[in-house]
Amino acid sequence: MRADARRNRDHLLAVAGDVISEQGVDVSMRDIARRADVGLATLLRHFPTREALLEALLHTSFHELTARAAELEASQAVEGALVAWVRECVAWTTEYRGVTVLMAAAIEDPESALHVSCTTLRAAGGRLLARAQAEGRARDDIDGDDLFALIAMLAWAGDQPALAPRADRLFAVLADAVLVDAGDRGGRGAEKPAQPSTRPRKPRR
Amino acid sequence: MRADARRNRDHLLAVAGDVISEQGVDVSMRDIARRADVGLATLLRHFPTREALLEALLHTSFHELTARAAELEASQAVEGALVAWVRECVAWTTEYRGVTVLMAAAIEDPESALHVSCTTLRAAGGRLLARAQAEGRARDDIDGDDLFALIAMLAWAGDQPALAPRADRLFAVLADAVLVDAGDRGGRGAEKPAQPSTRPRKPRR
DNA sequence: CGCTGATTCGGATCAGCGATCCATATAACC
DNA sequence: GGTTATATGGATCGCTGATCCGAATCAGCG
Repeated sequence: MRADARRNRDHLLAVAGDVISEQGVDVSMRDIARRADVGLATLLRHFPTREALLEALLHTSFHELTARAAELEASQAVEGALVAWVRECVAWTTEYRGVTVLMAAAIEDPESALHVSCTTLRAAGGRLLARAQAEGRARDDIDGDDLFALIAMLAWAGDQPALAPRADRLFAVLADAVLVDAGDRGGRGAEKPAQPSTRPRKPRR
Repeated sequence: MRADARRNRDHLLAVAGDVISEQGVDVSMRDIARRADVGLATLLRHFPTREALLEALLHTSFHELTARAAELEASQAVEGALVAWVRECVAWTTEYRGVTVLMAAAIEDPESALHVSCTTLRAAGGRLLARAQAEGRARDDIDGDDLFALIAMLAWAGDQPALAPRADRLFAVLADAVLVDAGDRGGRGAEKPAQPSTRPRKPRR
């Protein structure tokens, strides 16, 4: 890559980071280009789609989140690690208003520039969830995809001005739904039951 | 209103209903006008905003849903009524792809044409929830606003192609989170406990 | 250093969006 | 049938992202 192109690319990323974190990911590409004193065509050549721009902008954040999952896995109780990681994921999305919709669209679209980052993130969460399930701390009838969906739902709610004030409570409600109380059902088999699967709660429908 | 105007208005509503249910609420206003063989300005005069068009199109559905809440309240167990009504709300939104975002924006925006419909719906849900809480069947630390948010989150997930396949399971997870097991904690006080409030689950945080 | 060829840039343009203007057409009333 | 208030829709505006292509810039070689 030519030196001036590299310079433009880096500059564009820096400016895009500023503009997007203050205006949200739906900001017009023209605005970003203007703020970077660059033609719209230049921005679009470096990053042909909004997803491509976000991927370049956020992929270190994505890596940090997946690394954080491994870190929590090593240092925390299974339940605490899962809850803490989900909380960090949700908190992270609030820095980039609107990114949730793009991620939800990218997770099943191999063409999207955000696809691999999203699937990696989902896998990291799936590992934390599986570990909690193995110890009977999380309900067994959900998987990493469901966890990703729950995170996306919380993140989306945090993006909606009318719903955001309740984000903490919604988080608590969903956490209660996913986690299995350690001392549930009195003390009967306080240790991990032989058959922790198919959580015997109300078998709704 | 002049007769030709009334005719155009009705025709526009009929066409908009078709187009929106097959293309989603984000369809271009021009497309709707074209399908109705009408100028764009005519459509926009009858319905100055997309919200206004949707309000006219959906307000009978809104009334049906609030009426349905009263109906279920009279005919069902508190818990079943709440769950059934939420399920109907979520199912209804799937008929109009994308309507959830507009509703989430309208619930706290008195200027929106959808505002009163949304708040009415929220109130209906709040009544069902309060009744379930009074009998100790739903957790006490949420209110109608939270319920509306949970419905919106489920509806939004149903709108996302990648998340929609898991909508049923997500619904079950959230239902478990909101409802209090009738026979929870073995048989200790199978009848409604004297103090059903502040669900004594893990006091997270 | 200066030339040449490949690369990059960005103004111009296009199709699409919702919003608005206003000359024209039409319904309703006398 | 004439008059007037109302409704219509083509034209236009500013905005969006996508694309084209002449001009500017860089890099490497003589």
